[in-house]
Amino acid sequence: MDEAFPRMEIEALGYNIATHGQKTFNGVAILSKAPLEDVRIGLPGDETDSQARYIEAVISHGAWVVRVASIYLPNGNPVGTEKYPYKLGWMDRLHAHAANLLKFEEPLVLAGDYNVIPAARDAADPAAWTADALFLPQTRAKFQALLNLGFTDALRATTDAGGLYTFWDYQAGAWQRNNGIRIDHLLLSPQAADLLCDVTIDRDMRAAEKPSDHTPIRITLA
DNA sequence: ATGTCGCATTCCATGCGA
Repeated sequence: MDEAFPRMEIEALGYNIATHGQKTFNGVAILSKAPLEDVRIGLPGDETDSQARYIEAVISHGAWVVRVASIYLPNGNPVGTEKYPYKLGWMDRLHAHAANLLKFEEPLVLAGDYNVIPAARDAADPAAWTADALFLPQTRAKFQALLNLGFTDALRATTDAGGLYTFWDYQAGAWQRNNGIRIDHLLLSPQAADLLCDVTIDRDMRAAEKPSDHTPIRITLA
């Protein structure tokens, strides 16, 4: 919840903060050492959607300006319930909003947990995911449609290699077996892609004590 | 082998979402 976010502690480290959280599940935030402007909360396109899954802000640092969105795309499982159409509808809304943001023709990063495995090489065991909401053809098609607007998948701008994952399930020793999937993505507008210097996946954090099941993926723009 | 984890409620046990 926004009220429970450790705002003062993190501000004391020099960050500006924008959060959009809610009780129990869902929540996104942007932390920036440069000032945040034009903070927008919630994904447009459905006034009845109350889930806290989208936040964006403009980050300005001298002559540099980048618009950053933090997304938590719905998981969509189990397929066959209302959860999957909610995911697909959310992806349609993200597509429409992203198309509008591209009109600014400025550096733009759409970052977060997409809950999408883009291709077979992005899973250690793709056969295990064929009927899953993260990998169904319709899911992948909507992710590809987003890219087709003109975005660059930052990691794929730097390598064609498989075996690069950002999530390992807690169950069945997935981490120890390196049974992972790549579902956390940074999508770059053309103006952001032109600034891309480096992409790093922080595997060390998944090996730490009491880790998240996700691990960070980081880009450098300059 | 739905095998783990965090959270909230029905509150020390269970259901849910991931």
